Amino acid sequence: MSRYNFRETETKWQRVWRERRLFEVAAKPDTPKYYVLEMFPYPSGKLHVGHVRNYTMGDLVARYRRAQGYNVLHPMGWDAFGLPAENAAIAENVHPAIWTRQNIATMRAQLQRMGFAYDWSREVATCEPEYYRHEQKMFLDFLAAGLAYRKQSWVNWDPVENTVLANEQVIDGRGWRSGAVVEKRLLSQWFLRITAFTEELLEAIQGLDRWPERVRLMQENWIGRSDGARVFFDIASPSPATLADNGKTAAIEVFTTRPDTLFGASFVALSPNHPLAQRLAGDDVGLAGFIAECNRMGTSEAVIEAAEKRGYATGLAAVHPFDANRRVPVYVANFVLMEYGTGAIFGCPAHDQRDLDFARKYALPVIPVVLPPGADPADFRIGETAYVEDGTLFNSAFLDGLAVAEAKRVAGERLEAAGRGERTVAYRLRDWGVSRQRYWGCPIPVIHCRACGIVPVPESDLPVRLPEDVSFALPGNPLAHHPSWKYVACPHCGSPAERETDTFDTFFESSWYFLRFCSARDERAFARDAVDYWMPVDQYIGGVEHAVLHLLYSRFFTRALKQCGYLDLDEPFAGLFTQGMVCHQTYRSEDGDWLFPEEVERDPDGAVVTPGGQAVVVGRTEKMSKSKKNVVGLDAIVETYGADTARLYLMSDSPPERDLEWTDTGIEGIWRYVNRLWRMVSEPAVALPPPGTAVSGELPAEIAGLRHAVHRTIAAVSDDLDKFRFNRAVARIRELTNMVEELPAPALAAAPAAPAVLREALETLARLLGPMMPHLAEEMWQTLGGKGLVAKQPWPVADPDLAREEQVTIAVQVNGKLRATLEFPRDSASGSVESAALQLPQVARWLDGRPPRKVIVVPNRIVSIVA
RNA sequence: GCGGGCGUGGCGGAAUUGGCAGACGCACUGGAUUUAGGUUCCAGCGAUGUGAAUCGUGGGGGUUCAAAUCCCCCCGCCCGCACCA
Repeated sequence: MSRYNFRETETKWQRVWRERRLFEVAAKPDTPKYYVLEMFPYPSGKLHVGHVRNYTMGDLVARYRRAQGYNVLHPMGWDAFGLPAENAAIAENVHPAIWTRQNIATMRAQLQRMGFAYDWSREVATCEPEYYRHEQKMFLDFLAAGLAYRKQSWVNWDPVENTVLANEQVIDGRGWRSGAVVEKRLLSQWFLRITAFTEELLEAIQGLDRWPERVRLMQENWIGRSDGARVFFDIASPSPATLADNGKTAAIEVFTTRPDTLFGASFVALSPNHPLAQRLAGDDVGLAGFIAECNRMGTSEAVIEAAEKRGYATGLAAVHPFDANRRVPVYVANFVLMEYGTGAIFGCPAHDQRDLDFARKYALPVIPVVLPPGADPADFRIGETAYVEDGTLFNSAFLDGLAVAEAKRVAGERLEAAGRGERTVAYRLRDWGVSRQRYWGCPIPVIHCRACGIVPVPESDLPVRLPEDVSFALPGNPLAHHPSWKYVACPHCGSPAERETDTFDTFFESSWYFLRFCSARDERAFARDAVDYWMPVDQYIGGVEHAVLHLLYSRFFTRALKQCGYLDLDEPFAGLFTQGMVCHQTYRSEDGDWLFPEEVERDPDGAVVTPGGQAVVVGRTEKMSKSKKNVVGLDAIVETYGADTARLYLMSDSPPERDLEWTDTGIEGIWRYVNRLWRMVSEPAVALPPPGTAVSGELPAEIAGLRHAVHRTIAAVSDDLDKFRFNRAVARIRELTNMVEELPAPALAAAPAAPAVLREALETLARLLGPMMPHLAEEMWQTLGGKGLVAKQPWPVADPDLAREEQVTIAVQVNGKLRATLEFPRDSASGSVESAALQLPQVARWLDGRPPRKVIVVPNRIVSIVA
């Protein structure tokens, strides 16, 4: 019995595809296009099977759409800037560029061994000047358009590493690598004005109907629209410190979503970083100390959770906007964020839990203004819980008797009429800070001149190349102490000046790479006609961890580029699919050290042990990660079972959006299946007629049944692939495989037309398997004597007459319980089905001789009898 | 706290969207082939019951001729956001 030789076969077909440049594509304006893209990888080292699942999905879609006649763009590249390269440089004394390029070479070879249908002529690596030069130009255009700007902002500063940390890199208030307590620092940083598109980005989510609902919600929450009002509180007793820049006494401007509760106001609170608070601190040492303390407080969840609501009474009083005789005290409070709303709030303790806690602590009045339904206004009291539900306004002058929603509207109108405020909208979304004090990133193309200020690098001087002769001996950014690169003449005045040593956030590169792929070798960032033809991406595939940042930045970037005249497109990704992860059992030694799956084995009793016989603690199944060592290397799997077996396994069993557990028995099951398929084709049960032989003449029932099954499978698999139900598609193909195998030899031998049906079934299997196991499919196709490559065959189309089942099984229920089934020709008259059902002995038994009270016949499905 | 998702055999999952629950696969059990292991082949595989049958999709209730699917209440797990005014 022959075994399928995947080693020879897979290299052979990969060579054929490459030599024929099968997957290199060009824009063909008359052919419908389909752009399939998997989120490009960070070249971190070697691929493991977990990485490969989404590339397999993308490849399946690409090959399937190709077979359907689309002109398919399916590119691959490298998101090559980033921190791990610098860490490796420090730890292993390798230059980040060398480390990165070596990893790219390794991973490219691994992808090629998987037989993915990429157009490698379009490969890009974002760390190369040929790529990043274009984003430097984009940045200059954004700057000119006012979409990029510089401002002071508070950052997390690691005093040991001398660098800024992203929020995700701060763990429990400490730097993730150094362990040093993180400080807040005010630094000048570059920002992209994503908030110029806030409402547009929010509204356009409605149109992203081929995105997962979950991701759309996450983006909506991230943008975080709140409808409310701005309200002005005049300062009752102005002092020099309360004068605004224009010399007038400024009102305190607060944002609220509950203007209806204004009559319940008992204090106003400012953020510690509010300009007024800062000015007041100039005359008040106590306040200055309080503010400094607030800024020292960490930003981690745990710290915030535990932090007490604290305030500092400024001594100022604010005038109630609806009642000039009413005054409320002004506090500076540690829980008021400068970044949200106006950096100031009014507190209504009766109807907001946090305000209530604050009021109790500082003995401020609690005035209920919303009465719960059915409550008595005379004795409604607020205890330790604020009342936040709907109700009827009271204690509120002109708002009395109104419901909350109505009162919000009326209060807003009154504020506007009185010039005391206006209805407005606040968003959670903030501008995107893109400066990183890092070496391995794209240099920000500006120069700081003492005389001229910030000077953009002239376009003719682009790219600003990242120098490779740097030293990592000192902490911090090597660019900042590079001897020559940093010092340049000002492009304006020629006097000595310094380059910006910050580099871009690496999300900058991934915000437009999908455009570069459209014309990856163009002198410009991209050719306009190529983008017009290929964009938007029809199917984007990647992890849900990018649901907000990368996907939102890309949506913003596309709009910013449109505003700068680069293209005419709003949404880059028409379809999005977020795949589940590949998980694997974790193992630890008795000492608690993680063990690789290769380091454990099963002893004769089935217990898990090390090769040395020591006991192993079997942990839970978790996402594959290097740190837990529960990774299954791709090379070992491909070496043992071949690329096709790995690919099919990754598509079987679990639905693609859910996590998949990698098991050794699972992959072995697929390997057995691969061999069964190969045997069916290389040693067919009967001699096959030549390709193209028509099926004619009478067929025995089993053979006719197979023929129907072939067409039903084509229809079902096509539908499943359209809907990303890959696990179901695999199950259908395996069902058909089982049918072919179970064909009785006598039936095959009896009918002259039977071998032609068998051929049709085997050819169909090869074609349906093409997108999943492309090498085996080619080998099957060639062995069957098919012409050309299966990768060039059109997708099979089901014959609707043959796909239709001509005989149906109808269930017969009595009082809701299944009692029998009936075989009937499809679409038989309901009357005849009903009478047949009623005559069944299994039915008569339950009727007890009485006529049924009711009979429901659902054509081709069921007869339901009520006794 | 707010928002979302999920819960089906020993396991991964399927169920034409209200119409035969458990497709397909993994594991397991028995048998055949084999010197043996592996492979391959045949049979079995939700629970109780000798059987007829009964029960069964996290738990409880409801709608319906018919519910894994729809409605209400509860339990558990997972994910996102969170001092957001």
